[in-house]
Amino acid sequence: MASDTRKRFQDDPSRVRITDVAKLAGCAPATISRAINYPEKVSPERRARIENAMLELGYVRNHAARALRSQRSHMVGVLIPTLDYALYARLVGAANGKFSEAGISTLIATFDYDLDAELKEARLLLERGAEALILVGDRHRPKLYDLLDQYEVPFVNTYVYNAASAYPTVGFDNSAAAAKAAQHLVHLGHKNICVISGITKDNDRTTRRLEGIRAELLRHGIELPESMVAERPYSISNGRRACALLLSRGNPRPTAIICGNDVLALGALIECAAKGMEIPGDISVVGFDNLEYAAHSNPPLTTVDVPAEEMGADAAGYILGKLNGNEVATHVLVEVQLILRNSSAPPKWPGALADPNR
Amino acid sequence: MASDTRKRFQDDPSRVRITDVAKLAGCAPATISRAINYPEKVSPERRARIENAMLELGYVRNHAARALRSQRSHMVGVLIPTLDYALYARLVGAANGKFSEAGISTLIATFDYDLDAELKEARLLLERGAEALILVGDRHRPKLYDLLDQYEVPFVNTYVYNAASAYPTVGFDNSAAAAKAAQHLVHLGHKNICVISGITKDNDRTTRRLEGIRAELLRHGIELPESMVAERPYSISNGRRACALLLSRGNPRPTAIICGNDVLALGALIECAAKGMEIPGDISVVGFDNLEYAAHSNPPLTTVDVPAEEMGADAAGYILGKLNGNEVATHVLVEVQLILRNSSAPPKWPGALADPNR
DNA sequence: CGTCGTCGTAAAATCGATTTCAATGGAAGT
DNA sequence: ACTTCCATTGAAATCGATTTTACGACGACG
Repeated sequence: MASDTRKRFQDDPSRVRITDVAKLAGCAPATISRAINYPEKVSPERRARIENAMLELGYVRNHAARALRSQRSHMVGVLIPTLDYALYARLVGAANGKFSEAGISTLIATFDYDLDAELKEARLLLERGAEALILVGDRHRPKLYDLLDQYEVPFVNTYVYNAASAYPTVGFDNSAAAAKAAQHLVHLGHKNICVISGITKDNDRTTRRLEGIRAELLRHGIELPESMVAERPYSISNGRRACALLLSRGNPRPTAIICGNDVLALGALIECAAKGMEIPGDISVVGFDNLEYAAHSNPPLTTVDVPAEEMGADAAGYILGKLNGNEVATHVLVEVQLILRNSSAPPKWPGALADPNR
Repeated sequence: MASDTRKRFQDDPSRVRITDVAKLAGCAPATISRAINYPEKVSPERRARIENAMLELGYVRNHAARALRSQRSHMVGVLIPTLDYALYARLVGAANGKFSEAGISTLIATFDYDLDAELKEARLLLERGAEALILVGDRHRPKLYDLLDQYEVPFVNTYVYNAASAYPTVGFDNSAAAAKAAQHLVHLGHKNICVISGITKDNDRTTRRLEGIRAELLRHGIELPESMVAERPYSISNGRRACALLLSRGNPRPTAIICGNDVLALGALIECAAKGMEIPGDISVVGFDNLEYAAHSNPPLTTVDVPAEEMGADAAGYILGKLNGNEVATHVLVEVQLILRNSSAPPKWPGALADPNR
């Protein structure tokens, strides 16, 4: 029943240990360790000899032993909904870049927008030795917060900014950002507005954006009925279908669509064009995220720019600061900007403003 | 000079160790370990007691200790050029998904298309305890191969398929795939074809694709001059600019453009449209990768579908097999498909076929 | 000239879970 | 009734680098 006959990295008899290096360099293991970790504490000649020995043997430190003894894993965990969405991937990329510079490796985990899965993955990450965690959003299972508190693991919620929160945040005010988009349309004169939102279940970002839109419209005396909101997973096709649905539902037909992100917005753009509608003449469309192609769509998309890299880098900066025991700001605000392009304009028929009785 | 006063995860006096659980459950640490790792070897009643104790104390295993003693880190490294490109991100996502199911965590590292950086990151990954590596492409520094050989670390090159290679591959034949696109255009009647390629330096995939195109054209008696090839980093703007350049350079003007990927192709599409050219009437454009928006561009883009998730999952499958000591196929071929859409058609003026003398 | 401090190094303790080995008790078989 | 075997558990050894403690040599200073 030969099962695991393969030689493993560490099983390998040729695996070089610190004692082997010590023997070759003619000194004690402790000295090797010092030479690596505190080079200035070892005399230059000896250091040179040690370096040669390490090179010659191809020594690779055993991380497990190091982590066990020093109680530092030099790894942090990044826990995101999915890697399939460009902004999350870029956030991870940026954070990883900063960590890498600091000699820290990135453990990644995804939970596909399922908060229970998030909790499980977080536990695993911690077990694996993650010294800190980067999370997305601020809605997590209470048990996750408990766990983090219990072990005093530094962590930061990204994609949100909430100075009032007891937990650190790096991001922006989703409600206000979405409100900005809504306000833009209202200022242009739109009254009949519909929304294609991302799925709001278990997702504080989409939830707040929708709330922000609703509140802003209400502030201008416009009510957003449930029937004028469609929640869809992010995809161009979903954007198209939702757009078609909302257009058919609206009476009179909406003059503007606010989309939860650019993917949905692109779908809406395509659907409207396919229906022979003019954008922005017949209908205005605004997106969210400012993905690369938003600038190149037809027409170019008015959208809210979300600096994902900046959030990733700032989040990493926060974590690094915490790990080094530095004072760091608990809440970091990144700037989101409404990018005005040609997919939004005043409604062509102001007559549409006066909606009958409904 | 208070420097590092913060309590760390493991420093925490409240940190629960296996002995604490053992005490509470009234048994030896060894039994706890068994209850976790070989539940069937512990009597049900005791197991229940132990589980309660663990829950009550909030026990989290110390991975470093476990890894040190068992010589298994339960982590694998994924080393990709960048997370900014959707296909790589999706590949990682898919691989991570499979690993996660198998109780394995994913360490991620990027090298931004710099092979020296790749070597360094690989070393780091190994040092951190990665039991195996997923790589992209088969062009790596010889030292990287040496390292992998020396320690017999399982690894797999993705995005390439080469049954003749001594090293495992999961992917497809880049040369043949790109040739397919070229052939498609030739069959449509195009003779005057130009190429917007990704950067080929240090990149076997782009290099082979370009070679494949060149060879295929030559096979049909068409030579591809250097001046009709532009190498650019992937971005829509670069696609636009390169397209403008090649169009101005070609004499007569090219009737088709092959792009290294869909991002460049989208740029080309936009540039051509901006110039008032009809697609595919005046010019055909084909892309590579089949990103989501390729199906929704105007016109929809003819492109080569690359199943990134499948490669990620297959690569993970290979690694898992290796780690478990199973027999696994050394080379896995994934299917790439030329997706015919509306950005390619026969050239409008067959007259353009006969090119003067040049 | 002796003592103290410093520097560089070595020896040994340590981190915490796993694994090996041994011991116990009870069931099954002779 | 006695041996054998199996299942369950505990005690102790172990993984390999880091960290603590100790020590010898050397220079400075009183």
